Amino acid sequence: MDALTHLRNKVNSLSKLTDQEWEDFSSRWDTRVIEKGQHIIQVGQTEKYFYFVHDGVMRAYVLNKGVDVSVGFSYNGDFSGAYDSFLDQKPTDWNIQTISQVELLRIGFADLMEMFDRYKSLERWGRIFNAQALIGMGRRQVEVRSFSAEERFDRLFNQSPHIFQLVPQKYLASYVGMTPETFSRMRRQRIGKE
Amino acid sequence: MDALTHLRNKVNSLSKLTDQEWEDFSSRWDTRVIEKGQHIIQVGQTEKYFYFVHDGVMRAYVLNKGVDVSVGFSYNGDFSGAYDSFLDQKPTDWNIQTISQVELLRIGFADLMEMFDRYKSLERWGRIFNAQALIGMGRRQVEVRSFSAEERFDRLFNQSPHIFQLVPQKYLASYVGMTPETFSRMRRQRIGKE
DNA sequence: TACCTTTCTTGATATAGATCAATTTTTTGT
DNA sequence: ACAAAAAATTGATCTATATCAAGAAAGGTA
Repeated sequence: MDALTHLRNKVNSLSKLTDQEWEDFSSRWDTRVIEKGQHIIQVGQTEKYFYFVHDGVMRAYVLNKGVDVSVGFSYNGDFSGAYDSFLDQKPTDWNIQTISQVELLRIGFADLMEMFDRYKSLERWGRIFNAQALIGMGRRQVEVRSFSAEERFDRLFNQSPHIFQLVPQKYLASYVGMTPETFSRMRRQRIGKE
Repeated sequence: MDALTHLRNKVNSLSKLTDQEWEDFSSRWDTRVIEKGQHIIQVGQTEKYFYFVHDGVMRAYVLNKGVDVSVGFSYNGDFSGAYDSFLDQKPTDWNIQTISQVELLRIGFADLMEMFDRYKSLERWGRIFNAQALIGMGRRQVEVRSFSAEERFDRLFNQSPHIFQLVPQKYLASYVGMTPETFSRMRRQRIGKE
């Protein structure tokens, strides 16, 4: 499946676009291939694009007093970008980095706003997309707050085993809120030496 | 200021409604006064309403293995409700409880959906409201993850001193992620005996 | 293939914050 | 205003996880 079809499926799952709307909307997106380890945005920059991850993995993180905290990952079929910066077009507090080679689609701020102005179906897509992201973020907040490190490890391990293949352990450790050492020890207890 | 004017100001700050739109929209909201300590929704129920807090304070929390985790508070001018349940009309994982007597406006699910269908301006309001909530939630996630208990206490203390008057300490403790005992000790260090 | 860099592992030790327990203070209901 | 209940305080411990340190494994590069 090509990237635009992939995108169309994702958008359509939340709000139906007519062929005409889709034609206009889809023409605004560009393809970008980014090598592993590159940043698509860093703290202080203003997010000019909204991204769709067609293939590969990216990581969002913040730096706090030099400590790197992984906040989330995006894979196939996820949208990404520094939302805190995009909506108000002011500098971001986030970094987003590729963890593998990544194939992205991206749309510029002005284009997307024009699409929202022009098509109610897209305004709706935006509303529902944001609502779902919000709900997911709420779940994650509960996750981080109400489980022990061990429980968080197990939940990651049971719910997203594939992620162990895709993302370096130190980032997963930070994501679930523990040190790489603790993560490694817990991993060993479950999997042993393999 | 009456509750509906309060609501109109809040909605207008994100998306302008015409007088006609407002007339239709505002007619769908009901006023409710709820006594302190009541729940407006509890785990397992399906959220039928979207709320606007005109006056008073509410607390959202989850119960995890019997442990009560405060996830957020809503005050004057905030919207509230179990979002995880409302959008998809399925049972919620959250509880929302009044912490003081509260004056609310509420709109039913079908009415709100009809408003989204009918008015693009409201669809836009929904999109931007959700986006802002999402950004706020992201900030909060970083907060909980990258600061020590002491730093979290200080940030709450410096950024929202008013909350100490409004919300019982044990809920604040849970909100910033520590026990009431730890919270009390930190409070003493800053304020002393008063 | 060998070299260099980064990531992961493992052990020893330290510590922030939790837990347990016993008042004291504040709030609530009558 | 008083009794009962709930919340907050304080002290004494305990423990899950962090930190520190050093070696092993994995990955990239020439």
